[in-house]
Amino acid sequence: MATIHDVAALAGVSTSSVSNVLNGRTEKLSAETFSRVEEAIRSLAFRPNRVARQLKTGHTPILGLLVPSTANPMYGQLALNIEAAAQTRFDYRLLLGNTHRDKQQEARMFDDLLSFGVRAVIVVSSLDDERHLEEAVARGLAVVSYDRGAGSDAHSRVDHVSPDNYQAGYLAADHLIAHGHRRLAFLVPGGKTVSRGEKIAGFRDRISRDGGRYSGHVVQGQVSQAFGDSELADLGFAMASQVAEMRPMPTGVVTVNDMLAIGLMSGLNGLGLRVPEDVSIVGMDGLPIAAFVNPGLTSVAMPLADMASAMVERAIERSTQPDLPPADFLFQPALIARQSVAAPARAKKPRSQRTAP
Amino acid sequence: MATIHDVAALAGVSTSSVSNVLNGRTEKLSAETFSRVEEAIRSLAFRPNRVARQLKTGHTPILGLLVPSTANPMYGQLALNIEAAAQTRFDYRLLLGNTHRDKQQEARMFDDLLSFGVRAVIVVSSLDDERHLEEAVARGLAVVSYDRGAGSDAHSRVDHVSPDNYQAGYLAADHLIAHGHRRLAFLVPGGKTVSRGEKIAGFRDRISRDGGRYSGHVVQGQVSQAFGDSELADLGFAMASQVAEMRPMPTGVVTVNDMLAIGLMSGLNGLGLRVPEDVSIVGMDGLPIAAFVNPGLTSVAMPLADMASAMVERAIERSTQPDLPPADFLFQPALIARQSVAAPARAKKPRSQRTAP
DNA sequence: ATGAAAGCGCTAACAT
DNA sequence: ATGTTAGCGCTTTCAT
Repeated sequence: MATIHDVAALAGVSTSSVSNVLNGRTEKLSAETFSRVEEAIRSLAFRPNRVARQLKTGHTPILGLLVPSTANPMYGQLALNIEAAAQTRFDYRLLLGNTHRDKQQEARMFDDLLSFGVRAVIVVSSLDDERHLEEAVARGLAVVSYDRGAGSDAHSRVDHVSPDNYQAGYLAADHLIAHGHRRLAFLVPGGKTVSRGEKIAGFRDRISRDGGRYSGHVVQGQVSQAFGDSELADLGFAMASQVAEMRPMPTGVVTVNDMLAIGLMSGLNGLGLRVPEDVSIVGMDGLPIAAFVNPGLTSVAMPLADMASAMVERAIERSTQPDLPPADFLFQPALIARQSVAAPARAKKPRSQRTAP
Repeated sequence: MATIHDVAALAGVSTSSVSNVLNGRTEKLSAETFSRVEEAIRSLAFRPNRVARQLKTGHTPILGLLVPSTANPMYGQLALNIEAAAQTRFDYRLLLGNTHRDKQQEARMFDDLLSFGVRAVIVVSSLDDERHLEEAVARGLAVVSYDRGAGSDAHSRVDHVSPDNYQAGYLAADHLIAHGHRRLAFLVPGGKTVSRGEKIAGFRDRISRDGGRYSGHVVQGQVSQAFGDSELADLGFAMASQVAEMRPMPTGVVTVNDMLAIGLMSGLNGLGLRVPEDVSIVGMDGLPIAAFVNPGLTSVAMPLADMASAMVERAIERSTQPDLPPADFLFQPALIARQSVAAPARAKKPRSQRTAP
């Protein structure tokens, strides 16, 4: 590997002139010298060593990304969008970590990022508290947190980019109600995250808007086996029986994300319940694959590309200006109607005919 | 950030002693000094700067990973498995790049990896030739190529880890034939990759084994729109009409991967063709989500975790021993039977009744 | 057993 | 306009 010295020697100049060429400081060199150095660089196929540069400057064009699991297509998609934004807009690369929402893993990753000199990181944390993120900020990381909405801790030094989860919950419930459903349910995995809480709040508010005419229970995954972000469909499948055993059974179910919905649909199917005839389903995420399951899954889509772009921009921006006041960016979701929602069977009959089927 | 000097000063020793402690060279220090240094490290919360270390040693615990697109759950899954293996077995981190199978992008990533001092990379290339990989090797990268099978260039310096794609194609055709299908088809996107070729070869060999009793056409995606690895389901959806228009129409279709199959199933559905009654489908990958589509997708599963482990091990091993003879590792796939395959409708009737429906 | 010192490849004052 | 030089934080001979 050629070094800056080799280039300098070949071009007959000093290393600082080479450095100036590398950094495009045309005003410091005569055009003649500049091009002579360029020529030397080319003929040696010289590529500056970023490690040496970083040791000197303290900067490295690398962005950390922590997601629960890239096996969840939502985060695979997110990683793709973030990488694209980082790469094309800032020439940054991505250091990826799967955390399984585990605080230890997150902390280890922060340690490593810091030791690699990485200064900016995007985190899909969603753990209940963000103290470990604040700690990372204190140690010098620019942290952008995804999917935790606004209104977190008052004096946080973490930036937040999130879909409007409250609105997502609201839209989902509204869509089912508009189709005539009255008994709804909201499905979530066992653990708690901020985004789930907000989705549920939106869901509940829509339910109670019209004077208690609707019901909306929150169903938490209660299965012996532990499911993580990589096995959400399995969890949804297992939770189908929880739904089927509810009395009265809901006719419309909202799930906190699409993979859960896809598993649920499959599980209901296995129990002899048809979607949407017996129960309508609304997922959340807007995964491309939701369009291709059978029936097509209605879903509240989040504007991933925009959010990814915002996160990358903010993370990098803050890493160079640590004193920026922290901000919250909220993005509006949009419901995509497909075939998994229809009017409930019962609604076809006049209300007086409320006899057992 | 504390440096090794701070630690040395606090412990009242030289920086070289601190370095020796950091690297666990117990034999070079008295136990007393050793623990005094440890104490100083702890009280300063000192973390060695890996950049400085790397500049000196030339090594960094980072592994590059190039995949076509993490939006394809297969590669999201692969990334997860690779990251887990790298992290738990070697304490390596992952630098991720999405290449969209674009040579330019791959080349740029190689450049960057090299400039970051990364010495090991796993590539899901599948472009027709591997010259650019050899070039990366020549420049100092340990390259492990995924999904290109054995028997590539004779004197390659790239390691290969791959599922046995020939066997996968064979198994898929065999499964359909065992269910009574005689007119098969194999669906692939437009471009050419090594793995596709091998899958097709296995498929064809099984087709022709019993003396030309079966037919098996290869159907290439021919749609105006360009689809990448992120939109395979869309492509499958669009290709449904290509299948539906074949005369005679195949009763059993194999797709080169699961996402294509999932899109195809949806597209056939939209055309009024039922799976598996009118056409049976076999995918390849063994994605978890294949179990949850409706009907459940029969798929030839690849042993991802094992392959991921092998790739990580080999890449890191070779990065420290560049003179290892290059090797090919082949992993056996296994067919997972689900509901997307059934006997063809026609097989239920005696053969003489071959009238138009 | 411990320390002094050179140097990895680059950048950025500071000189000239 | 160009060159000299002092580090960035660590590892590693080589002395002692």
